[in-house]
Amino acid sequence: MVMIMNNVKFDWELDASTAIALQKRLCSHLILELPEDFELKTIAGVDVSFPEPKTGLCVIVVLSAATLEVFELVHHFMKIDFPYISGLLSFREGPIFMKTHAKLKSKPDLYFFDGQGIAHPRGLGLASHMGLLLNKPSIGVAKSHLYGSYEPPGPVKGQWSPLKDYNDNTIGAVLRTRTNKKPVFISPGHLIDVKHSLELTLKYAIKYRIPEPTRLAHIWTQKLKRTIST
DNA sequence: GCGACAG
DNA sequence: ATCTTGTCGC
Repeated sequence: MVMIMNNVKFDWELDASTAIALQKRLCSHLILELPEDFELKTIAGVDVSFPEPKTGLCVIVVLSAATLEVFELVHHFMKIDFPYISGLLSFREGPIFMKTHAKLKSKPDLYFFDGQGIAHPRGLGLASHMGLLLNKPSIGVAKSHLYGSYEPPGPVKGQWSPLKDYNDNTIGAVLRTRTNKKPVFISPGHLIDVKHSLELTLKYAIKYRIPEPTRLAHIWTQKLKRTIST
């Protein structure tokens, strides 16, 4: 395990086919259930923006799970060469996330990512990949569909329908976080199951479509970006 | 060959 | 993700 983890961290310079091979190997290490000693005290929200085509800006916000008070907020700018390729998002946003994460003093109990978890062509979306590297529970909340079949959920907040792979296995859910608004596609990243991913996403999608942790990270990502360009 | 395709 | 103001609808 440790060997694999280390290799990954120093193997970001990959071409597409090598990256795909890596995803296929890593997905077998995912654990889809909460740790026995899981306690939710703080939650992290992650988001990445691009002030310039090859310059990324990552923000990680840590909130109190009980009060949503912001405990910590860190950001990091970095040159990014890996292009956006559907299915390989973690190779584009993963490096900057890990660099940003190194600036974090606290240790969040759960991470919310902007993208898929296991609802991915090779079962290893951004949330799953990062969860594995951190060895922490993570949830993927994507704004649009990438992989899996589903029926549209009801129009009321809280209604959802299962996201299934081609073998009819449930890999996530399409959840309505706001009545009459487009649903979000959630799936477990690592160290969590579909049911809890669903409950926690709904619990933290207080007033908006996107859950608070990720939403706040996104707001700051846009705000800090202006600080530079203007 | 055709359509789909996280951010 | 990003380029971009006002505007129609819940």
